Amino acid sequence: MAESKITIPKDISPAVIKRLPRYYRYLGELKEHDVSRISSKELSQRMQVTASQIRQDLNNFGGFGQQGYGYNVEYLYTEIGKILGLDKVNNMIIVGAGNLGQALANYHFEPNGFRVLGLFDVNPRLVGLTVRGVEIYDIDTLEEFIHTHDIKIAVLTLPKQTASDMAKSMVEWGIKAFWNFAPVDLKLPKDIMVENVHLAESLMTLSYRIRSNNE
Amino acid sequence: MAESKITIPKDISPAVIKRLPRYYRYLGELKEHDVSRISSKELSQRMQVTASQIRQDLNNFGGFGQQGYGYNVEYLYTEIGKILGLDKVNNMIIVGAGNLGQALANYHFEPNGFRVLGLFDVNPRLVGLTVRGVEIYDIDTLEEFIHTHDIKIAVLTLPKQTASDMAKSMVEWGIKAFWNFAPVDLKLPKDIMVENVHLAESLMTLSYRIRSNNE
DNA sequence: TAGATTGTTAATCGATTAACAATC
DNA sequence: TAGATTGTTAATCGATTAACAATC
Repeated sequence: MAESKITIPKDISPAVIKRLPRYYRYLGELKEHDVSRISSKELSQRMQVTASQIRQDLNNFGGFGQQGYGYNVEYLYTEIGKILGLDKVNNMIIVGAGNLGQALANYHFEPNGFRVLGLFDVNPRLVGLTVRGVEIYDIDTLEEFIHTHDIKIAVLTLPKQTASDMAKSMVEWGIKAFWNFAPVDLKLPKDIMVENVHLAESLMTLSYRIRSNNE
Repeated sequence: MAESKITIPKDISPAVIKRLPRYYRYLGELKEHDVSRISSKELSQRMQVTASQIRQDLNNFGGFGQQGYGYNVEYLYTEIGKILGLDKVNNMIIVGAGNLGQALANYHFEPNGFRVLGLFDVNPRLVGLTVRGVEIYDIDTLEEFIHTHDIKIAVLTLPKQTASDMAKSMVEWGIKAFWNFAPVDLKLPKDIMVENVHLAESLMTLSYRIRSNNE
């Protein structure tokens, strides 16, 4: 069984990265059901992917398995957690305290390695309220908050009209990564990371499939 | 310029389908800025994709352009809207009226061809409340509601413990498509459509990139 | 007509799957 | 040791990009 120090290779394909959280989820479930070992073949059947793909994916990061045995569930779960960076806590803020921003504030993100330190909004009626113990602040205090708390990650739940400009400012104030829910493609320096959640587009692909199924 | 009757080919790759809503969004913005024509080359620069990909993608559905001219923005926008099925309104329900369910009920989905007819929850404190004019009903009335309103599409915003079983029942009651926000892979008959929005997994891929960037 | 740009075929690239030697 | 299953190389498949003849 390999050493537990993780070094993340620089050239992993996006397709592989997107699959890691799903492996992590299945391994977590196996762990909860007290399954201690699993072969790529059995996992492949549960996850409806090929065993080959599982082995290829995991071997991007190291040999976590053992010939003739398979994978130790607990160990593999922990290692993938490290690869995903879930072992360290990242502080983040939510910018835009509308329905979606508040719903996200209610999410339980600590197991994913994230902690929400504050919500921000322009609406004076929202300022001062508390969501799951997290306060909603005036957006005018955002720059200072980012500096004093050294925030690097922001959830962007602003309307599309304001999202782009605010994101640009936030980059100047030190934000390095956005979880973006606004239906725009943020144009930011290449070293800034953006993960988009475009809900309307997701729903449209469902619409497409419903439509094409009924032809 | 081709006929406006759309027939949707059966074998479009998922990669193409996922890009269609983004084309639709960009064309909508061009339309708002009163741009009446655009070439694949100029659109490719705005969208940061290759012109070749745009032409390949669109030609899966028909020849929407004109040599030497490019594409008519208004026309292409309308046609992609039809391909995506946005020209017809689909009734849907939201099952699970927690924070996320309510946030989604507040969304303005009509332009995407969807109308929310009701929310459903087990929590008696929520039942009877109204979100954006849509009532929250007791989940015990779900089966009858699906039948009387002939609902085919459901947004699933239940906790992961109850989501799978409820989805199975809903299929028996006539639901054909799920927009699933629960962190589970629904195991349903192959003719049932599922579009997953796995928020935690999305955030984990951002975490991965933050982590691997700081090595 | 000449210039521009599509639609489409061919070439390349990347990702998935199959196969099997290595090894626990 | 024999059996099982990994790690990894090779083969296949699919998706993207390039190129260009067709044509508005």
